[in-house]
Amino acid sequence: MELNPTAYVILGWLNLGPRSGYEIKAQVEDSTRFFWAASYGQIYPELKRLETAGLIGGTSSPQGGRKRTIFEITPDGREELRRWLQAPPETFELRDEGLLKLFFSGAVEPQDAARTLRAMRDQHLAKVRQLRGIEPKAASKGDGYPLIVLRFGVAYHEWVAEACRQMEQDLLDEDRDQRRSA
Amino acid sequence: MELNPTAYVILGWLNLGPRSGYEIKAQVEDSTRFFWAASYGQIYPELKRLETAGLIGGTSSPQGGRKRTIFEITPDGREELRRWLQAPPETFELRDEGLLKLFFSGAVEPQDAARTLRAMRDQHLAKVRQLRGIEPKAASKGDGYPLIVLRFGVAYHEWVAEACRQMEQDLLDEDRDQRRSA
DNA sequence: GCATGCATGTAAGGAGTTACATGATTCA
DNA sequence: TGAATCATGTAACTCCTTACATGCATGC
Repeated sequence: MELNPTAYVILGWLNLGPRSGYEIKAQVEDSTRFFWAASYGQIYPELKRLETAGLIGGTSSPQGGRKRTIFEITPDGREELRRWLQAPPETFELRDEGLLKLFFSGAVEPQDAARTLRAMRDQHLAKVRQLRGIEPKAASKGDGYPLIVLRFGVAYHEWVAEACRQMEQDLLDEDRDQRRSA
Repeated sequence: MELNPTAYVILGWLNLGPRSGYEIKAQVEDSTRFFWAASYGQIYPELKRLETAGLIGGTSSPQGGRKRTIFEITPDGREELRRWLQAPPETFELRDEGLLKLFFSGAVEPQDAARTLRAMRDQHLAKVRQLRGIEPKAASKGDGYPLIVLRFGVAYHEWVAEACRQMEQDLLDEDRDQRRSA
């Protein structure tokens, strides 16, 4: 990665068609954000940098008296995007406070660990519902790669939720057995 | 979270027994790091802050002429750890450059997307091997929660690796069909 | 004698979030 | 008229990584 990561998110979205910064943010929120987030504080400054670098171009197109800038990708930008897409991915980071708590749960009661697992499961099931909610639109558009990734997302969160359920049950079973033998 | 996230990693490890900053880092590297990383740049300053706050205590215990500080958790520290463990987890962040590339792969050839998936799969299988490598030691120690989390880690990366394999195959099958009908 | 590991630390900077400020438009 | 949404932006901050510096100990 030569450009910063947010730059590629922007190039990727603009390659699908011209958009404003606001629209990029909104679309990130209900799609790529489940595996790659981006905030206004990154997007707006990065749009300026990419324009200066000639990888995107902005056109003022106000809606009524409300000013707005629509950006589109340039040939150079498209080339840079393709170059990045063809290089092997590097970053894979997971930051899961629930797993961290579970790891250290020897310091608390089994019921506390079970509650952590239940909360984790609820989070993942909520994600499943959210992703399922946007699937029909993506499917009807025949959305190619975004649809593949979306379906992966659903399966992923379902799998993790089920693993949490299983761990919780094992935990409670074991705890019950230990109480019985005591 | 009132303390910073790294603080809880430190409290958690010290609750398992006294350790130096160096040992904490080493142990994070081959266990919690798969879902929660921590670097020297966070650990050493945080150890000082926690000591000032009275949540841990440091004792100088040089090995030969090599100076070293062993930290242990205090009753206040243990209480803070338990309080945190009993609160529901919040942070769950995934940052997966491979999925990001896959999402935007409409801009490149199917072979490029397949290569991305193969690289992702290789990464996850490497993780499986790494985690499997430390499992025997954890299992023989009867390591409780750390072992549960470790086994989850193995299953998790195996599942993701298999999902990548499946997506790659679907992709190549579809591409072959399209070439045939063209 | 040299590489590796133990051990502690910091400086610089990148990456990212949050909160705020501003102002127009739309719709109930 | 007021809330929600469209739209852009920045300042302050946290979090985290990387790279470097230092120096002792151990084993080849």
